[in-house]
This record gives sequence, C-alpha cells and structure tokens, in this order.
Amino acid sequence: MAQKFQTLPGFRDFYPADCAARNYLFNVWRRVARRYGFVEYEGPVLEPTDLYRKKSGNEIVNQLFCFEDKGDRHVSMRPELTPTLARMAAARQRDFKKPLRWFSIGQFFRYEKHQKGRGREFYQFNCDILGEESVIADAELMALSIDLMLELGFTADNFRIRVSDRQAWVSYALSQGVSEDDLTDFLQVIDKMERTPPEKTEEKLKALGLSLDGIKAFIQSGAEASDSLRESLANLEARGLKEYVEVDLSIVRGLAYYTGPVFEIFDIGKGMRAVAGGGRYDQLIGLIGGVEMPACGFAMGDMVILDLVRETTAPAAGLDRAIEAEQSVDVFIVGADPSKKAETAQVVQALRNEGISLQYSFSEMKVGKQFQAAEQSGATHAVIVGSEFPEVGLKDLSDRSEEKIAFEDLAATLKR
RNA sequence: GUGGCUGUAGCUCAGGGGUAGAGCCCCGGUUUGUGGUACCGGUUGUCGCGGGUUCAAAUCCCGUCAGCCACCCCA
Repeated sequence: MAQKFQTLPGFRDFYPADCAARNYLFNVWRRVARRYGFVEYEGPVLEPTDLYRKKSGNEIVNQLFCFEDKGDRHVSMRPELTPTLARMAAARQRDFKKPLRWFSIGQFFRYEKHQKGRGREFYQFNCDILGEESVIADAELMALSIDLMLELGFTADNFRIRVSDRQAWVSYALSQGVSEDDLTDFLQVIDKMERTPPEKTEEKLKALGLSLDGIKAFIQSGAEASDSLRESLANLEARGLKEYVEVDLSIVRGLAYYTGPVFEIFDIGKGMRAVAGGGRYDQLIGLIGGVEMPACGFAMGDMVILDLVRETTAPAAGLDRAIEAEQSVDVFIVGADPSKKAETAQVVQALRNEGISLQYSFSEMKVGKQFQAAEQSGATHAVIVGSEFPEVGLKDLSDRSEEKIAFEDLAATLKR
C-alpha cells in the first residue's frame, strides 16, 4: 500500500485553475503598481532570524518558520517583507533617486494555525515609498490601494478605506499627560477598543489617567484631529476618490512601528475583514538599516482578497473570465486524415510560430471526438487538416460556419 | 495555545451494528470527415488512522491525525 501524502498544514496545492486565479490577482497588482510608476524588486525567501527579532521582538519567533541550517545559522522563512526592504534600501540608498517607489509580489510564511483567510504560506503585494516626507506620498498609497480594488471590479458598495493618524493619538495622549513610556500601551488599548467591553477599556484608560468619554470625543473630531489627515483627504477628494474614504481614528494598527497616517481597506458587510493595510513608518529603516529615511507602505495578501472576490458578483465574474481565458487556446487543429500527420505537424508549428496558441490530439482520434476536444479547449476556431491539404478547413466554433482556405493564408486569416 | 463541528469514490454527499450507495467528473460507445443535448456502458473505495466493545463495526466507545469555523494573534 502506497503511503498517502498530503500538503503540510496550512500549505496549498495550486491546480491550474488556482494558478490562473493567482496569476490574475498578480497581474492586477502589477498593472496598477506600474500605473503609479512603481518598480518591482524582490528579496530572499530565507533570512537570518535576527532580522525579524530586531523589528518585532522575541515573541515573534513563535510565529516564524525558523530552523538552523547546515552551517548552524538561525534562519527563518520570511514572514513579511518590510525588514528586507529596509535592509536593501539602506544598503544602497545612494544608488537610487528619492523617493523610491518600490513594489514586490512574493510568498511569505508564518507558523500559525490555518483558518479562513489565513494559511502558513501566502502571497503578498507590498508597496512602499521611501525617502519622502510629504503626506502626498501617503495619499498616493491610499489611492493606489483604492485602485487595486476598483481594478478587481469592486465598487463603493463593497469596500471602504479607513484612514487614521497615529501621530494625532500620540499628540493627544501627551497633551493629556500620558508619559512617553505608556504610549505603546495606550495605542494598544485604542487598537483593541472595538472588540473589548467598554468597562474594561474604561478601566485601562483610567490607569493611564484618561477617560473613555474623552477618547470618544477625540474619535468624533475625525479629520480635525490631524493636519496630515486633512491634507491627504483633500488630495484624495481632488482625485475623485472621496466616496471610498472614511476617517476612523479608532484605527491605529497593531504594529508599534507606525509613526503617522495609517489606513486599512475593509470590506463592507458583516465580515468587515481587513484586506489590506499600511501606514507611515519613519523610524524603521534607521532601526534596521542604520540610515534615516522616512517611509510609508502597505500590503495586501492573496487569501482574504481572493475570498472576497469570489463572494462578490462582479469581481467574481471577472475572475472567472480570467481563469477560463488562461486555460484556453485560440485554435484547435483537427486531423481528419491519418495519412496527413506530417502536414498536421507542419500546420501546428507554422501557426505557433505566428504566436497563435493551439492544441491538437496527439493520438489518432475520430473527428467527432476531436471536435469535442476542440470545444473543451476553449478555442474559438478549429482548423481541419485532411486529404485536401494544402487546402484546409477553417471552422468558427461559435456559429459552426466553415470555409475552405489555403494553408498559406491561414495564419493571416486567424490573426484578423 | 483554547473551544465547536466534520472526516464514506477524483468532487459534493446519503446511509447509521449484518453483501458499500447516489449525483457530478472522467473513460468508451450510439456503424468509421464535424462538437455542446440525449441515451447505453465502464473504472474508482482497507467508510482518515490506531485501539476497544460485539458472533459481527463504515455504524457504538476511546485515542490520534487531518480539515473547517471561531477565539488569541495578525508583521
């Protein structure tokens, strides 16, 4: 009895339809990034574990795919790209004109329990602007993330980008007498406020010398709370993107390293899942790479967004079309005369040389079967190579019309 | 890490102590140069794995592994 193998927990097989879906998403990511003038880069999949310790502390090691290599090095499959980006940008920062507009599409690994929208292996689109202090850079990333959603077929009915400003909270807290050392704790309370009972939040705020009412009033103040929010909002409005944007100061994002505007894209509806998120992190490159450089960026993973695409009618239709197109050919060659095998091969290669994608049957098959296969191949046309060669039949598979045509005119006719 | 649900054909699932089932998919055929429908036929299972109870276990019990979902976390 053969041993049965299956994928490791949290890992996925990509059958052709899955790969087609993934490619569709990658193409959208890449197309929109290019439209914004971003250039693609990539880093190693395996990095020293310390690279991630430095940024996020020791607890993070629990969620890393880490091990010792044969040279006794402590290494990790990358759980994210930002530390790699910080290292790369810092190492050769003099080589590039500022600001850098870099994006990347890659695979990441986290040793976590597998559940909906989350695996141990996933793909992520990362998009960062480095060496730019202007809040217009933040707005540019927000606009880009909105365009990703629109490009996938979503509308204002499906999603919102919720924007906030960590700096506004820091200023508020300091003005209320919160000490520098308590800032991280304070931001965490705000971050968890939505899913924590009010009494508990109140209790924690009291310990910091704050009141829940005061916090609520501050959240109510919205964009008035921050100059950079007002500015980025005005920019997005000028772009005609206002309907997608919502100021929500309750968003601060879990990560400690954000220093300014932060944003998340949420689906509208019961789930309210975050499909993308990011913000400004002006200290991180200095911390990791030793070169002070302001920066902002965001990321979008493949799992939640593809779930959402599949659950939403118009985007799902676009995805399905792409999946079908990727698995189809233009033409199917029907061999109607077994004695014309050489001629069939000649036709096959001649058309492919013209850039036409095609399939044909490798083994002898009844003509009826071949048309069935042609149907399933997604081809729009069938070319029948038979005893009349070099005259061939060109059949339009959708309306079943057929014409006789000289082989030498075939490619040109098909490319019309 | 914690909890709930589920594991039967490639897929979706029914059956619930006594001969292993359906639909879909796949393959072949319906008289040999024309396809989507229809009809006929065919392949596929240690009923997740291990143990226990029983004359008898896919079925009941225990364990284990895996999957899904939620919590935690989310770079």
